[in-house]
Formats: sequence, C-alpha cells, structure tokens
Amino acid sequence: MKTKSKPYHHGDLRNALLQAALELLAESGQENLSLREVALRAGVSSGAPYRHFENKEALLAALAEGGFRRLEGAMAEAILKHPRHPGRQLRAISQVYLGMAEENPPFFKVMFGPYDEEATHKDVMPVCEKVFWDLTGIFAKAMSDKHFRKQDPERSALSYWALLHGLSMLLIDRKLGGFQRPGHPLMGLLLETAERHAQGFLISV
Amino acid sequence: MKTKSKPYHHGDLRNALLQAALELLAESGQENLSLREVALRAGVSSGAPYRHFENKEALLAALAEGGFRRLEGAMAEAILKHPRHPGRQLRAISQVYLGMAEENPPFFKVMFGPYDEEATHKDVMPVCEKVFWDLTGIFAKAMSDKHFRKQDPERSALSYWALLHGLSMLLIDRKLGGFQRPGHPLMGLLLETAERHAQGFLISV
DNA sequence: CAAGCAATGTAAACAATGATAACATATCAT
DNA sequence: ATGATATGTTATCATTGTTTACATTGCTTG
Repeated sequence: MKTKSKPYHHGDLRNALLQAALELLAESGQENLSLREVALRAGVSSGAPYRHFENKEALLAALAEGGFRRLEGAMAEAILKHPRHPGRQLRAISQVYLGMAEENPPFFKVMFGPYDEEATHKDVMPVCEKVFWDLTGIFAKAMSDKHFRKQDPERSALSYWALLHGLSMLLIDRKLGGFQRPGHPLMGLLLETAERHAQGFLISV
Repeated sequence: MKTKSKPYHHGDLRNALLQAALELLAESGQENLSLREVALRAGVSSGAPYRHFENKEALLAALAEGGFRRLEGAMAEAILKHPRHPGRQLRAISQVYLGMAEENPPFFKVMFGPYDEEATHKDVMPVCEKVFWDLTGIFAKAMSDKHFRKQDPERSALSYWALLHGLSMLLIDRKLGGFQRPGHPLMGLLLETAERHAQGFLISV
C-alpha cells in the first residue's frame, strides 16, 4: 500500500481514534487517558476528534458500544457452537467474559462504567441488555429441555451474570489478595468457580 | 458551640476534607471530583489539602481505607449478632454490602477501584483482605458446625463475595435494565438472589 | 514568659487538559 | 468549474493538580 505523506484528510479517523484510545486505555488506564494523546497517536491535531465525537465521553461511549457488540457476538457464537449443552455454553461464555476483562481492564471498566443514559450512552444500553438476554435465553432453553431445574430463567441469568461480573471486577482491580499470588493459576480458579455455580442449576443426577 | 470567625487553623482539616470529598463524590461522581472544590467546601484554600495528603489519589485512598474499616466493622457486628446461624450472618452481610453500594455509589467504586498497591494504597489492601477473611471465617465455621456442606471455605467465600460484588456493581452502574424499572423492588430481588446462592451451601434437608 | 521551631494555611504560579472558535483544505454534488 | 459541506489546524480559554514562597498559629524549651 502506498503511504502518501500526510494527506490533509485522514480517511478513517473515527476508527483510528477509537483504536488509539483502546491502546492508550490498556497502557495508562482511564484516568490517565487524554483526548489530546489519542489525537496525537492517531497522527492528528488536538481539535480533530471533535469532528467525530461530541466530547471525550462520547468517544468512550462509542468504545463501550463496540465492546458490547464484540461480547455479544462471541456469546452468540459460543451458544451456536454447543447446541443442547448449556453447561458448555456457559463455560465458553465465562471464558469470553473473563478474557475480555483480563485483556484490557480499563476498557472493560469503560464498558460497564456509569452512563449518561438519556444522552451520550443511549446507544450502548440496548447492546448491553442484549448480552443479558442471550444469557437468559440459555437458561430458558436449558430448563425447557430439562437440563436445568425449572425456575425463573431471568433470575438464574442474573445470578450467573453477577457471579461472572463480580469475579471479573475483583480480578481486574486486584482484590483477590490471597488468590492472585504469582504462580497461582488464577484464571483457572475463576473459571472453575463459575462452573460450579452453573452446576447448581443442573437437575440432580 | 461558639463559632469563631475563621480561625487561621482549621483544627480538624483532615477529617473535614474527607467528609467534604465524601459528599462531593455522592453528588457529582469521581470523575467530577476536584480537589479544589473539596478544599472550598471545607472552607479552606486550594493548597491546603496538600498539608494532609500527598495528592488527590492519597485522599481517595484514605477514603477507601475508612470505607473498608466501616464495612469490616459492620460485618463483624453482623457475625456476632447471629452466632451459629451462618445463613442469617450472610444475609446481614449482604444487606450491609449492597447498602453501602447504594448509599454512595462513587464512594463504593473508589473503595474497589484500581490501586497503586506499592505506594499510595498500601494501607488499604490489608483492610480489604480482612473483609474477605471474615467471610471465609463464616464458611469455615458453618462447615465445621455441619450447617454447610464441607468444601473449601475460601472458594465458597470467593463465590459468595463475587456474587455480592457483581450484584452491587451492576446495580450502581445501572446495568440491570429490565430489573430496575421504577416500581420494581430491586434491592429485595438482589438480596433474595444472594440468599438463594447461600442456600446452595446448605446441607440438604 | 519569650524565642524560636514545626505545623498548618494562603497566594501565586505552571503545565496539562477538555472544550470552543476562527480559519484552512479537501471532497463532492451539481 | 463551483460552491457547499465535511474534515483538519491553530489559537485560545477555563479548570484542575501540583509546587513554591510566604504568612500565621501553636507548641516546646530555655
């Protein structure tokens, strides 16, 4: 590909900004993320981002939306990959969820951070809710297929989600003191914890 | 009490700053918290806080430490209040935990936020870990008393904590879409969710 | 009790940042 | 081609965290 020497127009600045922000988030965390540095890394001046995002929060909201899309896509894939095996579906989903948290913790926290729901983040919430509905769907189907004990699928999904989310948050904020000593297979332990919770839904054998 | 007109020395500025920060956190959130406003509310100039805290992060760390002390104290009290009744102990602890999250969400997030563990937050971690050990103690005792099925108490505590923490975080970041419609008794639902998880540990009757 | 010392608060400055406005340049429809 | 629109730049401003030099108070010690 030919690299023209600094064309005045970037061509795909919006995505470049999102990508730069993603990298800087991973490197420095949200509180050290400056829009100017994002612009700098995208090779553009400090005012340019405002042509694509209303403000800094809007950029983060777009990032969050993309994150939930990716999460939802991976979950849908995991569900399709293991039809009629809710246990395997849940395990795959746990891996994806915890994996995203571990891969870029500040990004994960941006996704689940506080929203300005009426304005800036109004496109994020629906995608986030879809994630929850995918999960609920697994439980509903597992119950009608007699794999899981019959109970309210929404509540079961809530319970599983909360466990997974709690593990993720405690992991990335390093609150698992004793468990995260070096040499400890922490991720395996967390996956197993989620797994056991899922087994609580099984029809007893 | 006699109110002297602006003595040069505040007398208890450190606590006044912490209190002001707590209030401003509740009102505006962490990202809108400025040290200058904290100083202003405490009736003091913008440089004064630096006589009591190395920097803004150190003030937040002190706040976090106080928060964990309060949480740990309330947990210890709940444990003493219901001897030999691990189920009631856990329910009381869930109430305290979710209650703190709901009472001042930004403060709760400061407590569990990312740490600079080697320097600024080195006094916070031990108190946080004590919270986890209190929880582990409940499970260990409940198992040796044959109230809970015998398994690794640390893992059980981790599982319960993660569930509780996940519920708290999803609650305060308003990610429970369908559940937090107005008129829904959300807190009751969350407490019940934690309760059911605890029942999973019971020796089957 | 007075002198001086340490603690505590003030005021003024600086650099970094989010945001806006005025201006510049490229792209596109007609 | 030409104007209109989209996109990028530069200059500027207010806010904020932080530091430095100075002021005031309280406490200790002779």
